[in-house]
Amino acid sequence: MDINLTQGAVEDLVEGRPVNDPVLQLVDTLQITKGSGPTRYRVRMSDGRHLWSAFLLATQLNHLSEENLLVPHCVCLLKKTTTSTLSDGRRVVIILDMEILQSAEKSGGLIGNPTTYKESMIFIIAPLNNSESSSFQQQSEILTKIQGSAAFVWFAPLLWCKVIITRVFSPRWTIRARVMNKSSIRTWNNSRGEGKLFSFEIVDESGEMKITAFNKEVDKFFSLVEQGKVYYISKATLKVANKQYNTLKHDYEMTLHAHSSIMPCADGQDIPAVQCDFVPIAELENRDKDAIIDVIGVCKTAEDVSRITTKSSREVSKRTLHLIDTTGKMVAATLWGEEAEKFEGSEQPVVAIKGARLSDFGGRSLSALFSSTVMVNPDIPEAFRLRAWYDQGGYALASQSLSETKSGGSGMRMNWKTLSDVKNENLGHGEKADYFSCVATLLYSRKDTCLYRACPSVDCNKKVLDQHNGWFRCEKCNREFPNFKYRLLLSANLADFGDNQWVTCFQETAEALLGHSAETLGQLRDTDEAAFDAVFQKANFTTHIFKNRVKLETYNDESRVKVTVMEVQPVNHREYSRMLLSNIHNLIQ
DNA sequence: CCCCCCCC
Repeated sequence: MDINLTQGAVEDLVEGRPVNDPVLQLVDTLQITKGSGPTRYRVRMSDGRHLWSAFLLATQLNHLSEENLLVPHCVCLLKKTTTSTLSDGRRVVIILDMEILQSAEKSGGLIGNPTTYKESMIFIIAPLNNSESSSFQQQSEILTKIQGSAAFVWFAPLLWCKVIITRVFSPRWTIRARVMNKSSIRTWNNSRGEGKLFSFEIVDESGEMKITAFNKEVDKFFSLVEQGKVYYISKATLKVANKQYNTLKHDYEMTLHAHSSIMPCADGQDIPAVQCDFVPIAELENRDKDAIIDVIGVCKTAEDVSRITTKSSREVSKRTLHLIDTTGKMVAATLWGEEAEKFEGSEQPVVAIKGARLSDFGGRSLSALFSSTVMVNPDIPEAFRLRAWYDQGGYALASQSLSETKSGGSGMRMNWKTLSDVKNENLGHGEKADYFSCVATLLYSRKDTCLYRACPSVDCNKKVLDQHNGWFRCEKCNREFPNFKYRLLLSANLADFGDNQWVTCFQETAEALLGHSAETLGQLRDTDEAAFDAVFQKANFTTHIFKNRVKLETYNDESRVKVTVMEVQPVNHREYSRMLLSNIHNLIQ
């Protein structure tokens, strides 16, 4: 008797479609012993076209196997079956009733040339959002065939993953998302062991998520994952995000493992680019310290890259940018490591930083974190608007920085010199003035000539002539005034350990040095000479940081170097150490 | 399984 296998029955059974009395050939049997439960038998069946290994014998049919009736290549009629999905997503066809139609001897070996059936895979392409409200039904209706395979694409929010995994069935979920940023490879070595890792953050239309790869997965995926590109990502392990280290808004994060898959996605144009919520620079003043914010601005200036040593003795490169936006405010933003080294700011690019941390250093400043994304001239409308604003006049704006620029907002850098250096190096003899800083002690200042009567007009400090009739004449304003204001022009002798130098202090620097306003000093001189003297006595032998301008001036055919104090600052440890180091450096050169 | 996010 010739028996025909029911071709196509394997596919129908696996997919759960009804099949009428399918006839299949048994390929082999496997006994599954699991725990204390009853013995189960798994059988492989063929319909002549396809093989399928996950047929499970219902326990009431165990006797067939135990009576050695399930001999490979016998032909069976499956009278009753049911298809179910295991918790891990695999399908099994449970045989509830069957009979053997033909013995193995009679069938004469394996019929046909069957291949293993590849079950249709349900991919849940899982958006990252948390909106459980959008209906499961509605989304699952969006079934798209992935090219070439019988796989379905099933869209569902990622948050469902945990629900699906635990309650419904384990989906073969796949995320389609864009890589926002990728860390470099980092190694660790601690009490729990050592290894390497990298992490990256992905975004889709619904949200963001962090993914970490360790060791072998680093080797496997590091070069594949590129910032800005879109990938299908599946079979990663979901775990609750550690909010302490994960600044993304998602409650979960993922870890890649041996079976995880990352496939580039060619048509990811619909996946949004990195989502940013830019905070205007002026608005940073009102934000809390340590806030994680997105910022965009024109990089008006970029400091040079420098190397610093952290508290934990690691060396790292840093570079501070000064970003300005249409609010007219500027903020310092520091980049680290490779990002700092590679940054090119000479063309004043638009720089966007996603996920920078706001610090209160120097007022307000920003620092890029490992998790920050720094984008130079990003292809986004905000960047084009800023570019246009800056090029059409923004560049000329006298911007006000939220960040104190300690070493030279006015272009004054700490150029440490000793007073003898100033002379030996002929500072100020060039075409342009030189600037230097020194730590020096005030030895003496000329109190008798330090005050003068100046024109009371707001922006005129010209010395007035006493008309001796109660009026004072300003030649510059060509006017007479019934009053005047006191101004300071103090000649002072500064000394350090090697030399001394006469310098000139105008109004503000003299006030800082003497500790009183010009007005007060004028009143004191006119009313209380002893108190006036005391001010100078008290100022003598005080030590400060002086920032100075030095220039050769010619007066009546006589040239001499004139040193003008631009700024007087209290000595602090840090600056003092720097001065010493700098001077030592100069000495050994 | 990491968990460092820096410096002034």
